[in-house]
Amino acid sequence: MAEKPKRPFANGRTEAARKPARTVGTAAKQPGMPRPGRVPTMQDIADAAGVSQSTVSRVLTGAPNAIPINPATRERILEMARMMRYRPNPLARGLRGAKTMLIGVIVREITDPFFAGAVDAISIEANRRGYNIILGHAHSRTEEAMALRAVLETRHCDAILLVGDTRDQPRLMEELRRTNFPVVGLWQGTTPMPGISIVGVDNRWGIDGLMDHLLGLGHRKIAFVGGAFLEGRLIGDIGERRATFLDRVAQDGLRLPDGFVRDAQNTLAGGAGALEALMALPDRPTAVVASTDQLAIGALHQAAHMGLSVPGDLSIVGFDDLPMAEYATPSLTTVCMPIAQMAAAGVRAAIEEEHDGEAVIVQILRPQIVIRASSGPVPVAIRQ
Amino acid sequence: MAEKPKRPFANGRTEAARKPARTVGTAAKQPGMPRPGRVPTMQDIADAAGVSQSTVSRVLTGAPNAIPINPATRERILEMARMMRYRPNPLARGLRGAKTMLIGVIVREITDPFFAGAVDAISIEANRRGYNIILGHAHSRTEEAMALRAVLETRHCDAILLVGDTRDQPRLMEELRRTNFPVVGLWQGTTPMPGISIVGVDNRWGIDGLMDHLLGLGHRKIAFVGGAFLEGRLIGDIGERRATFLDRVAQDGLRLPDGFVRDAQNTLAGGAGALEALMALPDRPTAVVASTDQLAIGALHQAAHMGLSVPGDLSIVGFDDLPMAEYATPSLTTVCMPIAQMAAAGVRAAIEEEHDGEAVIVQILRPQIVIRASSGPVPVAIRQ
DNA sequence: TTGTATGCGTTATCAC
DNA sequence: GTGATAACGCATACAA
Repeated sequence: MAEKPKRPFANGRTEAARKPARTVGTAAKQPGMPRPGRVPTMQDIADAAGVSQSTVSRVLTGAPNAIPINPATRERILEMARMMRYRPNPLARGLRGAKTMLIGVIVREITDPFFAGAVDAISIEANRRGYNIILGHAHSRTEEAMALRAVLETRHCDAILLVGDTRDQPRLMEELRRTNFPVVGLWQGTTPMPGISIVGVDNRWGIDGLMDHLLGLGHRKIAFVGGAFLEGRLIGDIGERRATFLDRVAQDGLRLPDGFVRDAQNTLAGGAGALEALMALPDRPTAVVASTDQLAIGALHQAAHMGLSVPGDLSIVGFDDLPMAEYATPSLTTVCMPIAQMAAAGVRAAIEEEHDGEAVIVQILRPQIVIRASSGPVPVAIRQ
Repeated sequence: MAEKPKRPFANGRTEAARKPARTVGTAAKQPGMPRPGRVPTMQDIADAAGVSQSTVSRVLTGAPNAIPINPATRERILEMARMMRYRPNPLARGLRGAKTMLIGVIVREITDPFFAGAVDAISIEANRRGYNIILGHAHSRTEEAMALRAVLETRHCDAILLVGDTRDQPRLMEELRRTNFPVVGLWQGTTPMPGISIVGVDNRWGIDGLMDHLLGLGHRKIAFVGGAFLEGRLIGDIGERRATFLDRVAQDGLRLPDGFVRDAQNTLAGGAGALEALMALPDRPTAVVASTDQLAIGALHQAAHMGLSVPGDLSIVGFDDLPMAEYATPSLTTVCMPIAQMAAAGVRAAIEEEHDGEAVIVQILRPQIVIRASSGPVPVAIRQ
């Protein structure tokens, strides 16, 4: 640990400050040489401006009007701070108990383009409010330990945002619950969890819209793709989408042959594989509802690969409205997620939640159906 | 700021610790009640174990063998720490001058799926080494100020990684240069910058491979898409790809009609627009080299939209090998970026760079051509 | 082998 | 209005 060249002037500085030191004249006004190679501190500014460090603090923290300060000194201090390129040290601030202006974001899978977009939106919103983001990874289950570490080492942030279904990681959730700062879950489904606020999308509404659309086109043989099972239970958004699909099937009296509901990893490959399996069924569906755009686009690719025409032979719809949904071939009918609004709501909840009153908030936002080219009327030949 | 219930026992605790205090007997051994509602500190453990805070520190930091400690006390302390679920406070650690185990990552555009993947890889590698990641945003030029802030408030991290071409943001680069911790640029092109290490991909090699491939298929009318100009200069990876393309055109004596080299925003829409423009040319190209997969996939979509067969009428190739490249229709011939290796190299550079010796490293890694279905022989009808 | 004392950069509470 | 000064949680040089 013999780094950081010992700076024996630390003490010297303090003593110098004690006596009036170099008068506030020329010498002091010359900045440029705070302390060699190190970021300037409030003390440096104080020395340079010929005031005490606490005065500097008051000025720089922009203490809400309550504390009156001589406009002259204030100006001098601000000027010095500017010249010396002073930046507050968030560590010290945090240690002192003040806010860190840091929000921890734990993403389940940032390679999932949807979540990447979500992080982007969150980052924008956080920045807008003067916060920065610290990104933790949940990855797959096996790396749970790492995510955990990320969380804990991250605990010097003002709040935590969970992006995606992280509930399958019990240790993580447990640790999170016992922290005492705000935790907000985004895209975790809409069922409340003890101790954490929720901002979710109305999956039921989205799937209902998709089903209405397909039924309106005459489809009766509709399959569903998607659903990562964890611990034998469906979780989060995808689980809700699947449940809604099943409800509709029952409610509208549709037939649901074996194999019409398929699990799949939420990847392009997962979607492709699922479609292949569906097409191998004796009784093929005429439409496929994929629980995410990734799955839908993978399915689209597989359909092309098998020489199937979409929507001629088969309609495929997704959920999320990724940027690439519009540029798929054919362009994808899907459900547009209100990402920006949800991100904003999440960040707001994280920041504002006083968390003294366990005031957990649950917000459900409505997505919107986007009809494009991948869905069409049921093929006449098949309409039996 | 009337949060954090005043804790008047702060002083009390200190004084209690001064005197031998509660004997190490039963009372002290009973943990569970460190300080109400607050995370336990080393002092708490010290009190509970009946030792001094510094001893606790020595044990818990796992002080490298150099400091011998009574196995009995060590055990007792570890036990206490475990029971009280002690976690070191990274803020205090950082403030003290130790490492933060935080790496700042500044991404130009995290919605760019390539960079999302890059962040993922970086995050994995950093975690593997016990570091966490703090994510800053460069966004577009107009939000430069925010990026700046992110950087500076971020400055309590051990190193900074730049992902993507951020050189068009002069203020950012300027600020970065004057920091005194390691800065490593990833995917910033391969030309060294003063004060920052570089880990880049061999763009020249990639484009050369693509050109060899297309020329081998008989193409002679090849167009190029991509190149965000900044300040009138091409920058970073895309600039290098374009330069290489132009070199090859000259070197191989290809004709390059007006309009064969197109600027485009690096988005799907940009690629689509560029292809549309290319196809409106009197003299159409038979092959298009897109400088990124996003552009290529956008172009693919536009081709389908215009009823063009790929690769029947037109070959399209990209660069990056995004996950979706394989699932495009048709699957995309492209250049596979060694993301994991580059991320690893970047993180390593960031962590290891002692930065005392201005030891700036430049590493260039080789990508690999991946031939898929979007490139084929030049159409006979056109081969004139 | 262990304890004491001190500093890291801020904020907040008192005095003057 | 402004200046001392005490924490915040941890690491470490120096004593004992």
